[in-house]
Amino acid sequence: MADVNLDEKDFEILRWLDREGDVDVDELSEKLGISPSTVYYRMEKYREQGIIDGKVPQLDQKKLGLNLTAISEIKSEYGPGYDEIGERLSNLSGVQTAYFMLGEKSFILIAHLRDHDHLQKFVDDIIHTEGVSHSATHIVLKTFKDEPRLLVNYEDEDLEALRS
Amino acid sequence: MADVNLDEKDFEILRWLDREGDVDVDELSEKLGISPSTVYYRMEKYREQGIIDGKVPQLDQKKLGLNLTAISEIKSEYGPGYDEIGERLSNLSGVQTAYFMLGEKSFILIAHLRDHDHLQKFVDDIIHTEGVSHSATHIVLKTFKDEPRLLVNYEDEDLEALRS
DNA sequence: CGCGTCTTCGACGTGCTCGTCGGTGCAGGC
DNA sequence: GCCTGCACCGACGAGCACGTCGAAGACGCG
Repeated sequence: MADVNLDEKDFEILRWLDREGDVDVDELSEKLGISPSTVYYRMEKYREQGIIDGKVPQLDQKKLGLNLTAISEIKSEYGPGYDEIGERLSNLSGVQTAYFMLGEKSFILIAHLRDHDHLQKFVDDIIHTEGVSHSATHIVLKTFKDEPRLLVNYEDEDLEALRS
Repeated sequence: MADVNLDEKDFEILRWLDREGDVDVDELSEKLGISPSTVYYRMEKYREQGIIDGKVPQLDQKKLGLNLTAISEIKSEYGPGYDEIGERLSNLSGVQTAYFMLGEKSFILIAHLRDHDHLQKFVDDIIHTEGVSHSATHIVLKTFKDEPRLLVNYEDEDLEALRS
């Protein structure tokens, strides 16, 4: 459940996979100087342990017409039932990410939308969600970075610290 | 550059790919009742047009030891040079997403971190970034949703509206 | 030392996927 | 009416990536 023991070799493999999702076992084996069957053996474990859960094709938001990114900060009525509200918000059409923030009793949503009409519908959806008492939605003017790959974002130093 | 003309069939293919990244051409062909070569033909176009840009293996943050998610709101000094500051912030170790917000002259960063030590280093990095005048970093208490796949987040109605 | 488990290795075959190709039909332009 | 381009189809073959297996090395533990 928590974390798993991963040595240097594991991280080498995972970094390659992360960076270039399309590498196959033989290629990896060659790059790292490890036998293909060993690479296979390790990758099998990652899957079993749930460290890797399938592959996701990267779709281009803008080319699909989702030109607008919105961030909403949402406050809910005081009391229990956060989980339910969180679930409801998560299920709103267009929501990609839903966080519950420490200390502020508020949710953060990230959504990708088509245009202003879509945005209006989205805000309506939020307002009409049961338990929501206040919301503020902000528009992203420029996306400097939106990196679906995980490990490429870290300096070597930080990655080394992840080994156990 | 902008969006592309995608018909219903295109969206069927893309939704399948998005939902189950591991389907192959033959499988898709069978599910949709289209010839394999046609599926291939269309998918080739998606790649050419950049609608699909490779596949990314899904790594589990928590199992890798990245248990902490932080959201930072950052204000910069008044004046030009936003692009540079945005770039600098994007390159900080651990940052996965960096947005520049409309109207508020501020940046939003999303980062995945190991622990409080790592968080401290992260905040330090932000503070020491040239051009940053103010920052507030919030901790995510619970992640309700963090869906790397794009299209699964939308109701049918909204997807239909994307067709042109 | 001796046992068991984990890890690595190289070899192997085979099933399957990819990508190509030739041909067809449709639509639009001139 | 013809030509061109686009979308689609079905068949085909070559390559190869996957996954298995048996054996051997490394390691920990009693």
